[in-house]
Amino acid sequence: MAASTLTEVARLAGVSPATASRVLNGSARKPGKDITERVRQAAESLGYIPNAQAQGLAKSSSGLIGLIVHDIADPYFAAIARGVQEAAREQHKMVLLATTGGGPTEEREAVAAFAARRADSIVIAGSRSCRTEDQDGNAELAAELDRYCRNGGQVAVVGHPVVGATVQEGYHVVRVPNQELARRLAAELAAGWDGDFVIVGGPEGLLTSDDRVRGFQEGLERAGRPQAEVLRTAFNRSGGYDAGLQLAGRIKAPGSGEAAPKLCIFAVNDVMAIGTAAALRAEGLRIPRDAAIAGFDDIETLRDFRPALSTVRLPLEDIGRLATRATRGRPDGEEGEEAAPGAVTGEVTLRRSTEAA
Amino acid sequence: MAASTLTEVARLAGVSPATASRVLNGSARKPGKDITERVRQAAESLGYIPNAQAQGLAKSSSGLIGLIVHDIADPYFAAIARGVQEAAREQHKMVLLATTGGGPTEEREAVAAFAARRADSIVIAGSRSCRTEDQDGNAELAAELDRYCRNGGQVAVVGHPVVGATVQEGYHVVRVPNQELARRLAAELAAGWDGDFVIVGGPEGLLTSDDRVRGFQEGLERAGRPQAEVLRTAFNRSGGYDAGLQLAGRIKAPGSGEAAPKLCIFAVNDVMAIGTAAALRAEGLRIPRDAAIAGFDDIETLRDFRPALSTVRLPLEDIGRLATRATRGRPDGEEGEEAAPGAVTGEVTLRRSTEAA
DNA sequence: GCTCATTGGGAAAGCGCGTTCCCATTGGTT
DNA sequence: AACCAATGGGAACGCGCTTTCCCAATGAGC
Repeated sequence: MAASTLTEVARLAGVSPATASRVLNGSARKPGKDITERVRQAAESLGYIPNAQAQGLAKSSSGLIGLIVHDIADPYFAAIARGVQEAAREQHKMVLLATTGGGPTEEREAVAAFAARRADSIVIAGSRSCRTEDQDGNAELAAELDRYCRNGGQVAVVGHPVVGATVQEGYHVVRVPNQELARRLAAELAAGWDGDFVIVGGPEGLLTSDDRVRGFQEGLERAGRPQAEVLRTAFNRSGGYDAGLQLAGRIKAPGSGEAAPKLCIFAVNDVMAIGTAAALRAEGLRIPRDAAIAGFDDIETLRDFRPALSTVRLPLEDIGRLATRATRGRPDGEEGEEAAPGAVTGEVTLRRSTEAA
Repeated sequence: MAASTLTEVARLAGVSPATASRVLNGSARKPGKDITERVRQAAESLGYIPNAQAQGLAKSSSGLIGLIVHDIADPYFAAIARGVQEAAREQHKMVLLATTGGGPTEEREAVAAFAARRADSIVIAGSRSCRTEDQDGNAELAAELDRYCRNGGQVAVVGHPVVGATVQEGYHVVRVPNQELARRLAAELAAGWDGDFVIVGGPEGLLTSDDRVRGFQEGLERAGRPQAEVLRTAFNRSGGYDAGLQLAGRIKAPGSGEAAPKLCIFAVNDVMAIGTAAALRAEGLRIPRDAAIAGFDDIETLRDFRPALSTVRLPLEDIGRLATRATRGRPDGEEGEEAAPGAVTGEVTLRRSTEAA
């Protein structure tokens, strides 16, 4: 990777490197018209491409935004990534991608790697965990982030603050009203469904999942309904599938003497909901005839799924964008107080999958 | 972004920067045991993180892999990205992401940006285009890539070579047998379907789309079937939807005197197929009763779609991995001739959506 | 006991660029 | 005509690190 350098350009144009730099890479001082032209031509003819590493070194700022996701192939993260990417383009920066599988240890490594590259800011998407087994990892992640921020880095986290983080200088959180939205979803579902509710949740300690579970239960309570049973499983399609199999068994072979239960299943995200639905179908059950089902996120690719999935629409792309912008400081020139990052809102979207028979 | 530097660590440990460097960042020379330990401790206590920019500058290699996709939120690209990401991790490199929307101009810019960052290699996913309107853009893209390669960069392209590229030093192509697979798909479909075939293709000139169309026609021909009509539309869901509407009209209101045609629709990718299916359904038609439909790619998220979509399974993640590895030179130690990158193969997968009534 | 290879550490020269400081021209004042 | 401010260009340093080169100290070999 040895391209032509600024010095070479300068020599060819018969000027000093300083002048060439002023011409080619925006500086306060503008050299004379003729010189400018000469340098431009020299650069052109040599195919000069400025070395961003050297530039970064010299002005200590890299033009890089680090993005941390669990899995880029998961449509949830892919959607957020699109938003981040877009915002990055606005800022004339590039996105550095790290996928971690969700473990705080890998996340810590990713943050360190970003810090090493002197990324200007870091966006962390993906549910925080407060499971005890992640405790140490979280602490180290928090420490790493603190250090990064103290060194002037900007961090934005989607959803929840990193457990244990203490710095707030340059530390932003894009809050997602998971709990409230789940509550509203429960309320609307309760209005049109008189059977029981079951929740298919992620592992306990996954904050996003927990919020949605809690909100849903609150919604049921306010609607005067009994609390729903909570099945804990993996936070992905296959987790949903497993839960679906279990539920299908229960629906097809109810306890002796009971009638088949009329179940409305709330899976805490769309991908799990699809998995659950697939399992029910594989067991010969139909939706919503034999069981209703709802998800959360309103993943774009899944909107053509039939029966159309009731869910909560989350503006994932906006979320990515907001998070990225939050790291920018105030929006363009304005000075305002930490420029409220435009609260994220969602929308309960009832569709066919929860229509009463 | 000012963290502690190697010099500071060295001073604290009471050694020279050279020694500190040797200790902390792998070097051929290993300093003595006690010194090593002293430096380690100093680094630890200062929370030293090496400046990758400076390292890159000094050894002119950045540890960066550039990935170019049309749209990271498209599950096709997201799957490839996952593979790239994995392979990057193997190589202890980070992935720099650029989304271009598919235009050669944006792709050229992305390549230039990667070159500026001195990315060690670049992976380009996404269909090449040979439309006349893209001609100039392609030429410039090719020129940019040539330059990048001449400077020692490694490039891997998924699918087709960039139109007009001339260098082959460090220029790799992961070929995808789109044509052959489409041919096989047509053959298998023809065996079980006696109605007409229609192809919903992308804009003419999109190489991937063209290959699949051509292959499918070949397959029909070899099966003794007449060529299929080709509908040109956008290479995404909404393009598929539009085509679906059009076809629905034709199925519901056949020309006077004709019977409703028995159509088998081949959409050149899964996302388009889903769009087409959605349109048919919106028009009150059922699949496969009123029309059969098949796609291409076998996108993971779409596998739970009902009726299950007939398609061609493409190992997208592997493709990303292979492309990334191809840029690495020979696999680990081995010297072999350009180490054949393990040909990509796919698999025709017939499912419910094309079952004869 | 002396020489010679070897080891282990430091000094210094870059890597490519931005930027500060300094110097040589100008053009305009009184 | 002499002087000063303004303008435009260059020399040189620093960003943080790697790496070559050099030197001192050690051990082996005769």
